Formats: sequence, C-alpha cells, structure tokens
Amino acid sequence: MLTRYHHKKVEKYWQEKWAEAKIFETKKNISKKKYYVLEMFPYPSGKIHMGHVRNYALGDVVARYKKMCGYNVMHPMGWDAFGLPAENAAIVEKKPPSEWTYQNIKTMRHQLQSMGLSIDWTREIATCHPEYYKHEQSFFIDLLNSGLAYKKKSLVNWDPVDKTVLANEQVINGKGWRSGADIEQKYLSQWFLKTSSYAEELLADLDKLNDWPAKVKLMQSNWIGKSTGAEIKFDILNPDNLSNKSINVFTTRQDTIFGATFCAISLNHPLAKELALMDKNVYKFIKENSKINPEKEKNGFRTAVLVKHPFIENKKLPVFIANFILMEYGSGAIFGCPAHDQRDLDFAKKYKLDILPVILPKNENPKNYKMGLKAYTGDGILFNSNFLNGMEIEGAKKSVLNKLISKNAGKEKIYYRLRDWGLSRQRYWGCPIPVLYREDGEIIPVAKKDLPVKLPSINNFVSSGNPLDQINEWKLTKCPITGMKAIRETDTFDTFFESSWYFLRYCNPRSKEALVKEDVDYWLPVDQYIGGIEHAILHLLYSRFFVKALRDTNHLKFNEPFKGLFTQGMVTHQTYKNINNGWLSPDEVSFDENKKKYKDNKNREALIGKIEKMSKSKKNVVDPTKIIEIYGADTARWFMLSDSPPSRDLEWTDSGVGGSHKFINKIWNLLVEINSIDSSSLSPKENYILNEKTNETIINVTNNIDEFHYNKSIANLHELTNLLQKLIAKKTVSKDCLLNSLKKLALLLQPFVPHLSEEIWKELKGSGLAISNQWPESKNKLSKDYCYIAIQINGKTKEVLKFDKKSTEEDIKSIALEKQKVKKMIMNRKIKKFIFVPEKILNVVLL
RNA sequence: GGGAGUAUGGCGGAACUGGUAGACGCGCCGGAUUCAAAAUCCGGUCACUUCGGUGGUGUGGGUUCGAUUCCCUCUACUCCUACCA
Repeated sequence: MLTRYHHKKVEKYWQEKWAEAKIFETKKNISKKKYYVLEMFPYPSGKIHMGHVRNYALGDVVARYKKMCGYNVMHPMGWDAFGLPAENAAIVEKKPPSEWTYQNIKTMRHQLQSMGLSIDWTREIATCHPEYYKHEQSFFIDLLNSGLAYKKKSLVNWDPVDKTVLANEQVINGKGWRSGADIEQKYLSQWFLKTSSYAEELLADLDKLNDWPAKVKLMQSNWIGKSTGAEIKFDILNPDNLSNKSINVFTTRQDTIFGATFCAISLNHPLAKELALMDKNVYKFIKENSKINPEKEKNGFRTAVLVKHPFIENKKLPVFIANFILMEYGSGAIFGCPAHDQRDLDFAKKYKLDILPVILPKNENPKNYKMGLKAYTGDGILFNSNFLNGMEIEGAKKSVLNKLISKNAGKEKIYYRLRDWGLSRQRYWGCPIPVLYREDGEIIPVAKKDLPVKLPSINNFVSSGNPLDQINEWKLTKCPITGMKAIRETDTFDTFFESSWYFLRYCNPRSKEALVKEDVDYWLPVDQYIGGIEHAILHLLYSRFFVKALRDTNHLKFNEPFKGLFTQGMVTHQTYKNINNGWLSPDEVSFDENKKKYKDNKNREALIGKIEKMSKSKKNVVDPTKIIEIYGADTARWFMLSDSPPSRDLEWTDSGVGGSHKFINKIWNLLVEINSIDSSSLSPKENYILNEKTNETIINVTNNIDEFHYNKSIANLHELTNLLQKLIAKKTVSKDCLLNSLKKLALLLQPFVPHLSEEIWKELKGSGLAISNQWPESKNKLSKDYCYIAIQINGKTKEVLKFDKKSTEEDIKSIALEKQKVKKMIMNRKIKKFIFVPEKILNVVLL
C-alpha cells in the first residue's frame, strides 16, 4: 500500500475501470425505478471553465447517489454546438466552423472525462450533427402544418454587430445578449413560433412545478405578464373623413374611466399612420420621435381627432400621438387618467390637460380633498364618478365592465406580455430552416424524405452578412412537387431551438425516428435538471413551450420537461486592477510584506477590486485543467462542494483548494494509520461512540444530499473523519469497529470524491466497485438513557446538566436549584414560575 | 418606478417546527515533530471583563418565560424587470 496518495495514478485507474465495466451505460429497465439527472449542456467554446466544473460536480453527486440508492440512473452529456462564436473563429482562424467546433468538443470531452463524471458517453450528441438537426427540421414542418409556426413581416430587434435578429428575451437593457451592441428596430420577414398561444398554459402549469425554485417561477410568471382588464371602444367624433371610426383602448384600471381626460396612441398605430398621410406635421412628429428614446423625453402631438367618452354625454377627449405608447402591447392606445397614473400626470402637466381625481383615499373628505404632487395609485373609494360613486376599486371595475358590455362599447380582455418566438437568424452556423420559396410565390416546406437540409461546407468565410445567401449552388433548387424553380430559405434557426429538445433525444440518441415513444415515456420528465439561473427565462421557457407544442403535434404525451430544477450560483474570484484601472490577473499580483500593499509583477501598486464572476475580460479566471493536474479531480470537486451552499455564489480561493487537498490526504492517512494497529491488543471500550457517530453521519449526509445542502454533508463527513482520527490515535476502539466505520465512510464519499472512495474501498477489501454498492443504511438513532438539560434563568442558559432520562421535573428542579451558580443567581429574589421542556430545558423565571 | 432576496466572528458558512448562537472549513495564535523547512499532529480562537460575570446574529421597537428564527420600522447590499396602460 502507498503511504502517499497519488491522485494522477489513482484517478486514471478508476476512470478506466468504470469505463471497462460500462458502469454508467444505462439501459431502459421497466422493472427498475428510473432517475434522469441532467445538467445544462455546454457550448463547445474551447475549454471548460470553473462554472462547468461546479455544475457537473453538483449533478454528479445526484447521479452517483441515486444510483447507489438503487435507481436506474440516466446521466447523459452533449454539446450545444451551433452558434456565433464558431463563425467568428472561422474568420479569425480561417477554418470552417464545423472543424473548430468538433475540435473543441474533443478537447472539452477529454476535460470533462478527467473530472471522473458518471456520464453515459454512449448517448453523447452534438446539435450541429445532421443526424440531430434533421429531426428538428422535421418538427418544424409539423409545427408549420399545424399552424404553430408562421411567417410574418415584423419589427424586429436587429443586432448590428452580429448582423442578426434577436428575440425579445435576447435583448438585455436594449443591448444584444451576446454582442452587447445597441439594438436597432428593423422591419423584416421572419419565422415565428406561436408561444403566445401557450401563454395561459405556461403560466398555469408553473403551479405544478413543485420542485422548481420559487424565484424562477416568479421570473417566468412576470415574463409571461398576464394582465386582466378591459378593452374600451372610443368612438371618433371628428374629423369624419377617417377610415378609422373608433379607437380601442386597453386598460387594467377601467374604474378610473371618469377621470379620463385624453387618449393617446402609438407612433405606429394605424390611425397615426392615416393621420400622417393627411398632415405633414404629424408625419414630421412621427419621424422625429421614432428616434428619440421616450425614457429621455416624453413627447406628444395633439391631433385634431376628438373621441367620445363612453359614459359622459357630450364629453370629448383629445387624441394625442405619443412616443411612449407601445404598439406591441395591448392595443397600442390608452386613455389617460392623470390623477391616478404618474406617466399620464407628467404628460397632462406638459400639455396642460385636465386632472380629475376619481379615487378618494380612505379617511379623506371629498369636499376638501386636494391631490398631492404625485398620482394617487393606492386604495380608496370612487367619487366624481357618476354611477360608481361610493364603490371600492374592485367593485367599480366589474361595474364598468358590465356597463361597457351592455352598451356594446367594450369587453373584458386579457393581455400577455409574452410574444411569439422569433426564430429566424441570418447566420451560417445554425440549423437550416427547411422551407422553399417557389418562383410562383408559394412558400412550401421541404419534403420530409429530403431531410436533412444540410449546411453546405464553406471555404472562405466573410465577415459580414449571411454566407448562405451567397452560395447559389446550395440556395437555388427546384420544387420537388411541381419542378418549378425555387430558392431555399437562407435563414437558420435560433440556437435555442436545438436546446429546446435535446433532453428528449438523449433517450434514443441514435434511433432513426426523432423520438422513440416508449423510451421517452420511460425516461421523461427529467427528474433533476441543474444549471445556471441565467437561463431562468430563455432556455427554460422555450423548452417548456416546445414540449407542449410537441405534445399537441402528437410526438409525446406529457406536459412539462423538467420535474425538478436546481439553479446553482456562480463561481466568483477576487479581481485586481492596476492604478490605471486596467485588470490584472491574480497570478500577476502578490502581497508586499514590507509595504503592506499589493503589487503587480513589475512592482507597481495593485488595487483589490470586487469579487466577481470569473470572466476572461476581468482576468480573474482559474483554469480547471491546471487545478486537476496539480491537485486532482477529487480535490477540485470537493472544493466546489464544500463551504458555500450550491445555490449561492462560490468564491474561488487558493487557500480553499489547499484545504480540500489536505482533506483528501487526511483521509488517506487514516488508512495508513489503521494498518499499523494491532487488532489483538485493543480494548473495545469506546466502540459505541464510533458506531453512534457513524450512524448519525449516514443519517445527516443522506438528508443533506436530498436537500441539496452539500456543504452540510461535507461538514458531517469532516466530523466523522475527525473522530476516526482521534480514536485511531487513542487506540481505544477495536479494529473491526474502525474498519466498519471506514468502509461506510468510503461509500459516503463516493458521490463527492469518487476516485478516493474507490481506492479506499479496494484497500479495505470491499466487494466490487464502491459505486456498485448500496448506499449505507442507517439505523434509528440509538436511544440514550441520559439527556442534557439546559438550566436557564429568565431564558438565559446558566448551566447544562446531565440527567437520567427517567428523572422527573421535580428531581431536576431540586438538583438544579442546589447548584452554586443557580443559587447565587436567585439569592433572595422570588421565583415566579418554572418552564420545563422535557429532555431540553428548565427555565427558572424570577420576579 | 415595480418585483424578489440577503444581512450571523477576521472570512465562507451552521443552528430541525421559537429552546445551550457560532457546527464544519479557511485564516490566525501557541505548542509538538524536524539540523531546518515543507508536510503532519495537538491546543486555542465572538467581544469586553474587576475573572464573579456582562454584552452580542445590520438599525430601532414589539410579541414571549425564552427570538438568528415570528411581527412592525429603518438602513445597506444583490438580483430580476422596466414607459406593459
């Protein structure tokens, strides 16, 4: 046996053993309970980063633990392989995107394998492979035929740097999610999926996702953004030569209708367009204001149009065109009630419009009520409001609605913020959209027998525009039905399309059909999905939609893809800057003991920055391959799991990694020590302490794994290790008892540090592989015949005493009161009463 | 502007439904071992203290025999979202 633990040899050895035994290759097995563990698959960017290490270490704990608990575990891995970086690399490195991608996959696969993950590599998929994307082309045709996919010309978010269209979800603070460029609005003809028709179901089903973080559900719910209100028809009084005869307005505050003093419509509203044709000034206003950010300046144009108030005879409201009204939300038109909406109030002040309060705050007198400077949006009673006077807000809303319906001037209306998913991207490295534009103007799907529509290979990549558009031999084709000339769609799918169903394909990664029903039915839904919170809306919402859409096109028959979701925190690291505000990498910075200051490697002063998410731009990344090389995969994994709760950010520190490495060696030393113990000479007087602690550890580690509190599991394992170390040194426990505890420890370590676990198991002559063993079983806690009781005075603990469990309250009282400390505290004060909690507390309450 | 969350030693973090605050780890201090160092092991480590105690979980208050835990107030930080009618 080795006296020092050699991680390089050991880790390689066990990785080979697991592979030889095909231990992680899973087969469908109806007689066994399945468990599907999945971490979000990586983009093959070049090499793995610490975020991946954390993500996959977390998932591996679940997978190995569930396997040892007897589940038939599927734990696959693949590559989210389409995307823009490959095109950028193609330009810079002058090699095709496919070559770059497959090379990265090879590197990263190797890196992941060196972590010792329990992955079934036979199920590996790459989304850029035609055998993968041909199925999604087929899905798209089904969606097209069922009306869930459609094409329309629409205002889209255009990223001028990436030269492509982005979905709303991909625009963050007006900037592209990948390029960071300011997004422009452009009219383009685009493919869409009808996510909006699933808005209600996507919202309602959130309630059923009990194993999802409340935070993610809330974010999705806000994103879907359901609001219930009324659509009110305002008839146009004049001019009477307009083709628009009325304006439909959406509101959630129909109760404030009597406070309405104007209407406003969007720059893109049909009426605005009609007016622009008639009036140069309107045209000019619209043109100028489409460029002005309404956040900087809210502008309106008072048109000559007047509309009729639905309930007040003879009341006419002016109609404005305003730059802050969104055409994409509601009906693109509002009525303004300045007293109860801050924006309307600002607008009314700017254009000198009437302000009429109609909601009276509680405890105010209607006769002398004066509005404050801000719009009042709180609770109250209706006044100045005709038939609504005296009502509460909710009642007034219903009342208005009924009246509108009876007058045929409006109806109840529900709007969702969620809009349809724009799919088209003007990129090369994506899945071609399987559609042909025939010379007669018809748009037809490619025949399924002609799938996949493969990407053409490309030699010299140009930096602007869509390369597919320029390859005529690919683009020009014929209609398979009529033989007419046709042009291929040159746009490709948004890459979120691929990631919306990859978890299904893992069930039958090599089959000819896209989905083998019985396999998908067996494995899905994913029992535990693990990934970053940054996908809370984008990927997770698209995937949920996609499963529902596939259900409705008869590909599967369940409603939600991910039963359990866990979102882990980021891996952060200290940042450093030089005095010119430039980033310094941690390797460049050292601490100057004399000057008590940080300096860089050229002896200039360095400043400590914030602790931030590891990123290349901030130079605070730590390369996992180096860490695995120096310390081993087990150390890296152990560090990733200790200290910080998985849901929170984890700060990478060198000392923390050192500590983890020490622990691995400490455990190994236990084995070395135990072998030097002579079994015959021992008195087994403390066996029970070790047995009890071992059992308690099993209980705690198990519970903490179940609850994703791996940091606590690790603390439990530390405690047991410390005790074992102490007892081995004291030589007061029998060797059998030590060995028994150590064996259990080896199994408990398996999900966290699997290589070390196997090595210990082998040394202790355990049967088979550690990973193939049953998770240790715990007994109920041994019941002790004594207990500790805290003696408190006025709730403050003064003494902790050991008592026989059979002691009565009276016994305990008399003993406690005789204690010097207690006696002194009481002195000549009077005892008011005793609070007695059996086996826990005796509290003496003094007057 | 709207929504959500967090706040505990020098640091990361424990504390089950209110019941011994600070488990476990890091760091630090002292010691052992060593020619020396690394590594390892042992002990200590919330603060103040007249060594009897006293105070202490962001602030201020409340409920309770008893509050890190429940309620209210304020403060700071983080995240999401944003003219959504």
